[in-house]
Amino acid sequence: MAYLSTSESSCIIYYNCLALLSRHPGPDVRSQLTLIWWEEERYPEGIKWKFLEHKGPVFAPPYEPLPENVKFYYDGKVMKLSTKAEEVATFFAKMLDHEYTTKEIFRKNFFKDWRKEMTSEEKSTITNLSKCDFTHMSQYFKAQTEARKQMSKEEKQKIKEENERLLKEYGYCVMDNHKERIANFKIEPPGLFRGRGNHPKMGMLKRRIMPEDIIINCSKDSKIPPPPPGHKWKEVRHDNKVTWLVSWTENIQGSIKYIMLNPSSRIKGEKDWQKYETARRLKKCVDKIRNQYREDWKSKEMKVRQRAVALYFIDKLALRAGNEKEEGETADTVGCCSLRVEHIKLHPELDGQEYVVEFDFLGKDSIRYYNKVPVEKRVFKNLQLFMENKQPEDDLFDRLNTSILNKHLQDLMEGLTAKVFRTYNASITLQQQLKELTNPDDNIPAKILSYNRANRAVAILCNHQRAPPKTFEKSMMNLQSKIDAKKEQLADARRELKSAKADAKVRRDEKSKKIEEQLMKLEVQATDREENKQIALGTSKLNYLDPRISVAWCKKWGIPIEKIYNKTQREKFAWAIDMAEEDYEF
DNA sequence: CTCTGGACTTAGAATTTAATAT
DNA sequence: ATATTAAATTCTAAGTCCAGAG
Repeated sequence: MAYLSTSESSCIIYYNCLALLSRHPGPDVRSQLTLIWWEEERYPEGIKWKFLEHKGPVFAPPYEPLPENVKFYYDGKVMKLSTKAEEVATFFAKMLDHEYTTKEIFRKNFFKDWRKEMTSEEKSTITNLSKCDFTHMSQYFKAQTEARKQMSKEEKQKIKEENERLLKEYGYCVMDNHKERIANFKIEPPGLFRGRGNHPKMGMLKRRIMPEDIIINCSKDSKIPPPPPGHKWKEVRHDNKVTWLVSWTENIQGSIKYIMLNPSSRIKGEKDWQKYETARRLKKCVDKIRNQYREDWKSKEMKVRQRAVALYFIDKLALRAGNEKEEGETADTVGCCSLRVEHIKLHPELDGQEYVVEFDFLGKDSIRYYNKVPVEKRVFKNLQLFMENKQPEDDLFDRLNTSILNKHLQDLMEGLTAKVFRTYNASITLQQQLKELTNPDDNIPAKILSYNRANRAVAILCNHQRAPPKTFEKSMMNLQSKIDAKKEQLADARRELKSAKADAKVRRDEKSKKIEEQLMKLEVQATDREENKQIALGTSKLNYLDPRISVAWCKKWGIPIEKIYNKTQREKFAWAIDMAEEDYEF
């Protein structure tokens, strides 16, 4: 096992204390600590747990056929569908309002898979999707949704209690000495596959998962979850080199899906903390690595030059590694190593800047990356070289892939991979921005605005975008009218203050101060919201920013941690909230 | 070296719940 | 009390990275 730094050790102590306290809530903590330390320390490489017990997954509720009065029409005539065909039809009917159902690929894939579920009579009748009328079914589901909203308090309460019962029974497991929350204990229900972007498989039928598809993973000496009556598990295994509890193979891509633990769990928390420790190790050697790749821009070897330019992009622009993808299986998206010639434009001069590279490509989730970046002359010249005699659809880095790149990175630092640069650059940016933007004299709302701006700088770096909320314009207008009303109120209060008698002045003054503060708060809120229109802060907050930076910042400026992290986030980052002091440096 | 399967993290949209306005 | 809006939570797709076989 690798040498542990002080902070690494304290993290382990932290988790052991948790285990200890949950087992023996008593005063004799110290004497047992050593014991547990040893118990957990001696896990050999790759062993994730010694004991794992859970109740298995919760399956999707069975299909409930439509009431008789809900009709499906084919070519203008009522048609009663078989249960299987009807179920698949309802999937389409439920999506009728969505743009998806107008897309040619979606319709083609859906129709092909739907026909597989039909009886031979249905198959011979239903030959054209355009002649299918799902509107009545769609209306029925809308009415159902509406009815659900209108349910009485008691009915809603009943549903809530049922969900709580399910969570209590299936939502937790025991891993070693901890009772842990499971992340996704419910099996994904059947439905129509919706890929992101221009996905060739959109509309395909995602089949219902049965117990016979399920692999259970738990320890031998645990109570093995029984399959539902009349069913069998595909397999029960006892593999303590993995962290998952349940797995099955999904039918769209043929990939494996898992049930794993919640981010609040020890096993996820430790991994998360390790990730940030790796990024901090990069901090110590990043200068050396940067000098190295700059040298490599001059290399005689094409492969080395490409590697060095790609690494420069990954470092400077926080691009993803960019694995190769199987053509036709997924949407056409790229990362750094898979960039094609058509994704960049070279401008020797643009808007008064020299050597500008214009990036335009679809990245993960088909989110567009568009950026005009001035680069160093050597990089520019190299790119020209890489593009020589190539077609637009050719790979920019034809001598490079993620495996070559990561192998190189591994040589530069143990545990270094392309994604570590994203984590490192995100976290260091937050830390720098917080230092730069926090004004000690600001009140709490203004300081939080600064925090959000620092967070936003990271989200922009990582290209975390969102579709502007549908009601964005309206909500901005509402906020503006609130501000106007508050301004009026303030003007009134000030007038009253002026005309007030001496004995009432103090009270009036306090009143206008209070209104002033409320106004300021609203204005800050408006600024924050406007700046956040197309930016998604959540992803960086949850996955890229070392939470200890935020915890330290809160401690330093007396900001309650609840203002930065909600309940779920506080659970996920419990380790950091307990560990980090105000002087923590990433 | 390439190819594939497997395990895990990261991602934005959709849905649900809570807070606030009416 | 009800309707509207915002925040929190859920959902599951889409990446990264690694190991092992050939």
